[in-house]
Amino acid sequence: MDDNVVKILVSSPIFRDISPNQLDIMLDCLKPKINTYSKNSYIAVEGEPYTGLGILLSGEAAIIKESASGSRVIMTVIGPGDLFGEMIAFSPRKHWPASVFAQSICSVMFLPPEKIIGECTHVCGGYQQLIKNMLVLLSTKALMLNQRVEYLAIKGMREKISIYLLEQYKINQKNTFVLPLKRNELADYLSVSRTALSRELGRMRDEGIIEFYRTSVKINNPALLKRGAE
Amino acid sequence: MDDNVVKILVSSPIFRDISPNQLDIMLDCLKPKINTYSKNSYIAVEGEPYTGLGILLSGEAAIIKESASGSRVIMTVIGPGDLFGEMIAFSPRKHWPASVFAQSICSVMFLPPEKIIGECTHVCGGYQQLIKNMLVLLSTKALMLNQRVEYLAIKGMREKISIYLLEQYKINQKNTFVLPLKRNELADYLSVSRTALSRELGRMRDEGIIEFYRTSVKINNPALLKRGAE
DNA sequence: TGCCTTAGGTAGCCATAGCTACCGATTTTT
DNA sequence: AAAAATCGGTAGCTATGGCTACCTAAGGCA
Repeated sequence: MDDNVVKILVSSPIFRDISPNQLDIMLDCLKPKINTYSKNSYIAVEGEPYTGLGILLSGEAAIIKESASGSRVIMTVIGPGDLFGEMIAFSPRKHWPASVFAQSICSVMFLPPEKIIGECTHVCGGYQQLIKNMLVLLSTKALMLNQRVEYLAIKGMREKISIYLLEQYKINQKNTFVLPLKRNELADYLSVSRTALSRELGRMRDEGIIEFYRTSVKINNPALLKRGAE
Repeated sequence: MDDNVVKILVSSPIFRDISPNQLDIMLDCLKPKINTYSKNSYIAVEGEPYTGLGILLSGEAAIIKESASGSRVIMTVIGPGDLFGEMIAFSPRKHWPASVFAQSICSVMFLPPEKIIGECTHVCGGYQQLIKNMLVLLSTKALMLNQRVEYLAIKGMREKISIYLLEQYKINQKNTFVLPLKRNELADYLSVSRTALSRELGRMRDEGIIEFYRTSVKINNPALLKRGAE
């Protein structure tokens, strides 16, 4: 196996805490397929049969949802070491729920999911770690989605913003901090329009609750902010 | 171990396809704690340290989110054999993200997550199945959440309804079918008000796209419905 | 049988938030 | 350094959808 590939793999969350030696032995068992895709080609197509847990080895790819009318929405952009198709790997579903599109030349490794919990398990030392990694990966994904659902289910703009800012406030433990998202991205995340988001932020500033400039925010009055979160 | 408890456990998704014999051996390894809770008491409190993967053995409990101001939202109601805290079990987070509240006398079994992937693994035959079950459980959960996010991210009422109905249409493969959710539940799921949902359904009926009575729906014009989904 | 609860449809009012348009500031490209 | 693209704030208009209120149909129960 190519040294460069091994380097990417050990840095990937799915092989976290697995040594290069162990990895080598495991790859012998797992017998993964590696394919390369030219720029602007499909790595996986929504609705078609699932081809296995994907690990992007090189290049950049986009996970996209295409509506019936042909409009495309980019869900995420992934880079070397990132996974895709983790959610389907162990579910009863056997078709891609979204498409994966190569935005540059990509090389991709596919792991057959049944191998991960398969017969080889007793001999390879790293397999237990691999399963643990998968469990951590899926748990984290589910938690992230769960939190997103919570944000999206909130009705008012003021509430969404307040809860989001309180969350960030809690994480940073300071009154002044930098948001991890730009306005556009934040609007997407909360599923509101950027202009309406800006407008409400402006109102909150006028009311003296917060101050901000671009992505940096200062919470002037946490109590008022909590009030705004209902 | 109580026969009744064993009966519940083998019917639980986490012990799916594990024989009562195997289960017995595994429980010896897992050393689960079983607690009982009186009606209207907390099984777990949001923000407090995680106490392990919960399996409800008897009674009925509600997963609730309480806002700072004290208002409570019921997320799910669970019954015997159902799990809670699956998402946190293998994640880095170590606190309950929601509260679990006993709505009747409840008896609950807690499994320490580290045991599931722990040292005992090589001797118990059922452990591999247990892990597989956990992976399936988490994948399915993540997929469900993912789909929910997709619905919630949709802006228009018409679009939400159209896409939801098209999904059901695809599942049922017939023009006439029964929705799995009552109006109220559907409104909650899509995070819209029941009245606005009814209003738009009425409009769609007036336009001849659909017919409905309570939870049964007939798609008159799939093409128009697809148009409505944008 | 009659009462009560739940489910669901309809209507009117109006606040919220989406959209378009525009502009200034900042960053990136050439 | 100029040009182009991105980022973000503001304003006005308007459609959408939330809310209250009310009413009818259907199911549950004594």
